[in-house]
Amino acid sequence: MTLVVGREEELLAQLRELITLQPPSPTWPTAPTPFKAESGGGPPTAMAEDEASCQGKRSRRRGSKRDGGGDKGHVVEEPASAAEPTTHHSCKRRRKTKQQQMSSSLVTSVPDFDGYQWRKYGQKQIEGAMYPRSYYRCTRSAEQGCQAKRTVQRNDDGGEAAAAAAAEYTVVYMGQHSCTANDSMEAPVILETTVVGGRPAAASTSANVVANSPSSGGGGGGGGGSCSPTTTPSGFASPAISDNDDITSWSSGHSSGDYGNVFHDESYCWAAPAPAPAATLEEMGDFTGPIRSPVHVPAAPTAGTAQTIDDGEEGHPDMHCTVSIS
DNA sequence: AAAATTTGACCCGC
DNA sequence: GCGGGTCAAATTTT
Repeated sequence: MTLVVGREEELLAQLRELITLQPPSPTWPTAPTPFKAESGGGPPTAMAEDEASCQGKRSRRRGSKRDGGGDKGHVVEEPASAAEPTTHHSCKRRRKTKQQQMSSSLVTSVPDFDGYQWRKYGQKQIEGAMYPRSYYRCTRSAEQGCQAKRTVQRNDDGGEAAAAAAAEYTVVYMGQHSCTANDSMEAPVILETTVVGGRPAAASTSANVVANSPSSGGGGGGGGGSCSPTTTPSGFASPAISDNDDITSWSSGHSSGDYGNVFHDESYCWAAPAPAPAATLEEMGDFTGPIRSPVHVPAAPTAGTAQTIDDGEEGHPDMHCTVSIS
C-alpha cells in the first residue's frame, strides 16, 4: 500500500504536537459512561421491555416495494375502518424523551466503520433537511440487548459537486453498547464531534478535518451485508450511496480486516471538538463512544487558528487534513 | 433460509 | 396538529 508514507506520518505527528493529544477513546462497551444502561431493571421506558411485553402486533398493511411492478397487489388492503386504534393501547410503547438521552454526534465522511455493526430500521425525510435521516440500531440489540442506536444524516452543505465527492454525514450516537465491538474494524474519519447531554443537537464545533478513507462499496439496497467493505478494491472512494440524495444501505461492521490494517497505520485522523465550551470537552473526556480512531486530534491549545495539513500528493487528496480551531 | 433493507403507518412528545 | 422516531410486513440480496 502506497498510502501510508513517511511524510504523512510526519504531518500527523506535527498535527498532534500542535494540539495536546488526548488518548483516543478506547472501546465504548467497556468504559464507564454517563449513559444509563437500562437492561432489566431499567426505566419503564426501555423499548426492549416494551417489545417483550408487547406480543400483539399492530395491524398494519405493509407496503414496501420496490420493483417496477407497481404496488403489490397481494397485500390485502383493509378498509380505513379496519384501523382499530384501540388495539394499540393494549401495548403502549413508551419512548424515552430524546432530550433526556445522552448522545454524541460527529461529522464524518464514512458513517460506517465505527467498529460496530448496525442494522437500519428506518429512514425519514427530516423537515428542512435536504437528505433523509437513517436510523440504525446495533445488530446485537436483539441477541445481546444492546441499546446502542445511531442516526445518520447527510449534511446538506451546499456544493453539489463537492458534496458528491466528499459527502459528510452527521452521525448521532445514542445509548450504550452492551455488546462487543468488532475489533477488526476501525473508526471513521471523524470531522467533528460533539457530545450532547440532553439533546442530540447537531455538531456545532469548528474543528474540521477533511479526509477520505476507505469506505464500503455501498452495495445497494436490501440484502444482507450488501455493502461489504472488501468490495471496494481501490478502497478510497467516497462512500457509495445508492442515490444522490439518499443515504441508504449503510451498514458498518463486517469482520474484514483489510481496511483495519490501513487504519492502524494511522493514515487518517479525526478531530475532537474545538475547545469551545469547556463543559463539552469535559464530557468528551468521560464519553466513551464508538470512536476508536487511532489518531486523535483534539482541540488545540490556541484558539482562532486553523491548521491545514496536506500531503501534497496529487493522487492522494485523501490525506488532506484541515483542523480549524476557534 | 436467513439476514438486512425498504417504507408507509403508527406512536408520542412538543 | 406537526414532526421525529420506531415498528414490522414485504422485498431483496446473499
